Amino acid sequence: MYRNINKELAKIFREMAMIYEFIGKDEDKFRALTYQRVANLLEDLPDDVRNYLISGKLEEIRGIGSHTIEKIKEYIQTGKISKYEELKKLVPPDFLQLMEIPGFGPKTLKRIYEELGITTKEELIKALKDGRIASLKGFGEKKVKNMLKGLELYEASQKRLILWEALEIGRSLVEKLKNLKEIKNIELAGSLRRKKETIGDIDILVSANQQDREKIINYFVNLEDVKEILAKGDTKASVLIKQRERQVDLRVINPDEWGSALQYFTGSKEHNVHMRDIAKSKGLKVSEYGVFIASTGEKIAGETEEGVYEAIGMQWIPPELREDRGEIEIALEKKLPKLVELSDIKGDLHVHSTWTDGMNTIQQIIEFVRERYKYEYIAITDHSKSVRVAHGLSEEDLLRQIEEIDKLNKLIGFDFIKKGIEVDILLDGSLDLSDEVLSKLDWVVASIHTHFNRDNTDRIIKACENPYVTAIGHPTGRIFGQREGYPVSDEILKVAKETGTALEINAQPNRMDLNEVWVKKGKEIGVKFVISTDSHSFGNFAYMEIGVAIARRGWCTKEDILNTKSWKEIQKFVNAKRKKFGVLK
DNA sequence: GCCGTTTTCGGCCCGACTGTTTTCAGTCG
Repeated sequence: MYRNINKELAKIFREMAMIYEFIGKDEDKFRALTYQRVANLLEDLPDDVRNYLISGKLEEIRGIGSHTIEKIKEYIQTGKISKYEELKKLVPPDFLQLMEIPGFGPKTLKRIYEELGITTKEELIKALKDGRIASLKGFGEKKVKNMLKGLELYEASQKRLILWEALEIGRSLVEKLKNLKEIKNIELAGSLRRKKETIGDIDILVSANQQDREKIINYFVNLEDVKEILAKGDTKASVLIKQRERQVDLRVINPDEWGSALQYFTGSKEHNVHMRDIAKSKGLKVSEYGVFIASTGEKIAGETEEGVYEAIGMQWIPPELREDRGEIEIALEKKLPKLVELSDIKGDLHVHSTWTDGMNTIQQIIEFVRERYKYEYIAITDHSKSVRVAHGLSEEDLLRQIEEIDKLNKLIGFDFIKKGIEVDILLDGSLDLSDEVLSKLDWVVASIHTHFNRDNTDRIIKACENPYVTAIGHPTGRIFGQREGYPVSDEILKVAKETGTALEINAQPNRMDLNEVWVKKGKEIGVKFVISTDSHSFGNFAYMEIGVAIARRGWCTKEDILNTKSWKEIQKFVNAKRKKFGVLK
């Protein structure tokens, strides 16, 4: 059975970091930080840590040293890390989880543990309510109230928003703030600007003249969306909004600080720490107010983000890459890839019509897309017959659809609509339609819609080996809030590459499948991707932005994405596979 | 615990807000 040892280790290192924070010895402060970094590194590793160990590549990673390697080896050999087993005894198990709650810092928890002898979450809540904690020195009623509030917030925020949902909420707030003419610049910052797949809080950055700040902050906290004000000061405010009980932070800065503030509030934290560290080694100091020469305090950048990076000797880094996954080193060498952009997309190759479960006829789709998008082609890819709930198409149905598309294309004057199918991959890996009918199509997406509980690597590999399959649809099958993906090995990346099969980046907001980790891994071995919306209605075509965000976070350039190319180029890709399998001369 | 064209020892990002304080610690991002 597939086992994610990277994740297991990351969890242990993260817990060890928290235990050290809880213990709170000064000399352990930075040890905790290091463990935290190691946990992040392990989680981001594109391949099994054991392979890194064997190839000797683990010790080359900046931030992983000899002691970490020893611990990882110990875990692989014995299934345990003795240091971790020792540390675990020093803190009540509930307290590790409690440390994630706003207002529950390590210092606070340690005193509650030591002075009141509390060891469980339940007891702690009781002590908050009966006044025992408020009576501790340095604690007070307000602090206790905030801790109880933190508990509530934590429970509500356990469900993170998916990117699309957060973008919609964030953008609507930005629109409302734009009513204020005092606002010079406004932008969504934080993980939303980095386009992470799930979002906790929403951050909004605004620039304005000093004297207008108060007005802007007051306007913000009094928006009808606001349910509760969490904090409010001269330069920032935090509120809880009604939509999905989200926390939204607004920060107001001066126009000449826009670049440094945007850089700072975009994060990630790891990216900023690393960047500032490098700045420091060059005698510079970076804060949200600008880049300064440390010795003189002279400001040398801050108005634009480009200027901030340039002052430290780096290329501007696209927000989607700012996760401290190597982008800083490459930016110093000025060798960042030029990432794919939404405007590079030339067509959508996964679209459903009323022939199965889509909301619109092919005719209507043509009109809508040609009016709203500058696409050169789209592929109609309805379901095949075994997907009964969607009234999937039989061979005969598909032949009739092909005829209709021919007629419609004639009206347009060129082959705008490509003939496609989303054909089901059956349990044994064979396809739901005959090769004969598939051979008549321009584009064949093969997808799994059944048997999610088994390892489906074999089915996908077999589908890749069909000469007519041009892409694998939503390859890992996950749906946010419904199910995790089925187990599947990264062997499919190699097979996709070798067989000349594209892998889909499905841009449906609750799928985002492949995700950025898979995409980055695939890109590194030369897999071609296709970004598709899997549209079932007009509104769905806008999801392309989500798919492009995944590709960008996976470091993809235009070259990695098939549907940035003309149809002629795509046809070459399709024909190359058919030739390879000997079904086309 | 990690790291080093200033260092193998002595550093490790930086500032705002809150509450409980009379000058600051803790927490957060």
